[in-house]
Amino acid sequence: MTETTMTIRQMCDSFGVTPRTLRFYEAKELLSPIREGQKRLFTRRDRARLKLILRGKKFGFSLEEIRQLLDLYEMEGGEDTQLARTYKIALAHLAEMEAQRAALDEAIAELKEQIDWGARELAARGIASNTSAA
Amino acid sequence: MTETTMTIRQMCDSFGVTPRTLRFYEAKELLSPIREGQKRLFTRRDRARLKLILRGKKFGFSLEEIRQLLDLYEMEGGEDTQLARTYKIALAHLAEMEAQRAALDEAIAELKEQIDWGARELAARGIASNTSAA
DNA sequence: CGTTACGTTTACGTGCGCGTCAACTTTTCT
DNA sequence: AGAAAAGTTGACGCGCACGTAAACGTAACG
Repeated sequence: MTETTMTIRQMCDSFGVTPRTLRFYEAKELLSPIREGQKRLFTRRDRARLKLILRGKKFGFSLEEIRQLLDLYEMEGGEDTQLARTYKIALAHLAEMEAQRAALDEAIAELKEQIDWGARELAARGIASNTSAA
Repeated sequence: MTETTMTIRQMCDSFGVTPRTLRFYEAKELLSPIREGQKRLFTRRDRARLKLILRGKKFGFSLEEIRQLLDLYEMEGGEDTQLARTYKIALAHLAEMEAQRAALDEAIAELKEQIDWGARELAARGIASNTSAA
C-alpha cells in the first residue's frame, strides 16, 4: 500500500502551513498524528481534518468550534447520547452558516452597487476602470 | 428635526457592543463621533459605519481591512487617484467575498450530508431527531 | 449639598493563534 | 567520521480586538 502517511514537512508544503501550526493543532487536539519514535506521521485522517480546519477558519470559526464540528465528521460508532449531542451542535452550526450565507449575499450585493457607482464615476472622470465584469 | 445623534450608551444598547469597543473603533479611525464638550455624540453616519463594521467582522475581515472598505462607501468627491485606488481595493474585496461564498456553499452542502447521515443513524437507533427539514 | 448616574482618559491585562528563538536528538548525505 | 538536514520539546513574544480597573469630570436628582 502506497505509504499513506506524511511527514510534517510534506504536510506543511501541501497545505501551506508551518510546523508550529500543526503542532499547535495537535496540542489543541484537532489533529492526532501517530508517532514513529519521536517523529510525527500524519495520516489520511489528519489530512481530511486539516482541510476542514482550514476551511472552518476561513468562515471565522474558532479552533474550539471547529473541534466540535470535526467530531461530527467522525461519529461512526459513538454512544447514542454523544451522537445526539453532536447532531444538535451540527444543526446549530448549519443554521449559523446559512445565516452567514444570507448576510454575505447581502453584503456582496451592496458592495457591487458601490463598485458600479465607482465605475460610472471613474468613467465620467475619464479614467480607465479596466474591469469588464464578464 | 428628530435629534439624530446618540450617546454612547444608546449606541451600545442598539448595537450590542460595549463602550470600550466604540472608543476602540474611534481610536482606529473607523468611527468619528462629534464632541459635545467632552462627550461623544454618534451621528447617522457613525451608525451606518458601525453596521458595516460589525458585518465585516462576521466575515472575518480585520478592522484594518474594514477601514478600507468603509472608505469605498464614502468616496463622494475624492481625488481621482484616491477613487481609483479605493475602487481596486473594493474589487479585490468583492472577489474575496465571492470566493468565500463559494466555499461556504460547499461547506454547507457537506455539513448537510453529514447531518442527514446523523439523522438516519439516530432513526436507526430509535432516537428522536425532531428536526423536520422543511 | 451630597450621591448617583453617565461619561471621560490612561493604562495594564487577557485570550486566541500562532511566530520565533534556543537547545537538543535523530537520520541522511558525502 | 563529520556536517548538514529534518525533527523534537519548551518557553517566551507578538498582534489583534477588546476587557477591566483606577481616577477623574459634570450634571442632574432628591
